[in-house]
Amino acid sequence: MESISFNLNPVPPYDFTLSTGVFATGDLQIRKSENGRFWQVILLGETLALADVHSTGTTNHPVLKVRVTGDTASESGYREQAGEMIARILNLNDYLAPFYQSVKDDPPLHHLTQRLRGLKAPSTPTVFEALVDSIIEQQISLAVARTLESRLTKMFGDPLLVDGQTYYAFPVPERLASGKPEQFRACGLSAMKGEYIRNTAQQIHLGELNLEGLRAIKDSEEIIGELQKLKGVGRWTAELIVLRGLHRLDIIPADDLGLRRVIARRYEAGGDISGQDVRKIADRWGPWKGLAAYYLLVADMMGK
DNA sequence: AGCCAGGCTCTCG
DNA sequence: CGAGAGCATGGC
Repeated sequence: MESISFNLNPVPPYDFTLSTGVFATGDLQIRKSENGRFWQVILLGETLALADVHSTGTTNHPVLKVRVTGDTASESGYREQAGEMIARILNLNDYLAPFYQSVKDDPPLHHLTQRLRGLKAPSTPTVFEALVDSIIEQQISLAVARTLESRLTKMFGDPLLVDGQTYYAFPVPERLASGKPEQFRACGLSAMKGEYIRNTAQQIHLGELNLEGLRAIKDSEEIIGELQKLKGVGRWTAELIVLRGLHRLDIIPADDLGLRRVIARRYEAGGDISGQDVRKIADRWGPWKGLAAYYLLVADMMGK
């Protein structure tokens, strides 16, 4: 096993600890943010590698030190490929300034952009991963969903051994395509969710479905329409896939229970609001709806 | 002990 | 068609 090290320079402002700490909270064999370090398994070409990242800079002058460990790490072009993958997962090249500027006259969000300055939303490496995660997260609490996702990854994902520690990559479609119903059930998924996932994985494996190809479609709404044709994918799920898998920040999952709660609290002085109400309020955030939603949800998660 | 949790499909009437 | 039942597990 070989290692290479290099630096990445995110577009400022970027708060590494805040940004990774928000989402990398689960199983330490899969993905973790801990003591200023973030790591996860990445797939580069055909081989797995462990990316280990920490910050040596500041929010205004961010510098990341990256160490990548994998079988072919010394090959030419590897470093660039790894750097691009990490930049894409953490969305290091996002410009936050235009978003901050555009919500200056919206008191709740303006306040949050100051408190959470440098927060960038993460992406999944593949659209497929966003799809699987989003299906799992339907209806059940996030705490339960995390557990089920981690079980699924350990059951179907390829292991990677680094420094005596085993890590797991997110399962490729081919492995999930051949999953048996009882294996999905053993992860705690409902029979139906297991079948949605297996069915989609199989379509991808057989070349009947090309989720990565959706990146070429400009209009986010059109992509949502395409995704909703899949069994098990409704409006909410399609919106989450587009946000997390394709990083389309102009989309807001308006029917999301958590989002309705936060927006009710911060914009309507509490009470119950509908997805319709959320869409009406979110209109003012224009192309930044998705990022606005992310800031609201993160603020809520962090308890203030 | 229930009841609910960032939905969706299937089944009835 | 629209409404309603059923699903899964973990936390409260």
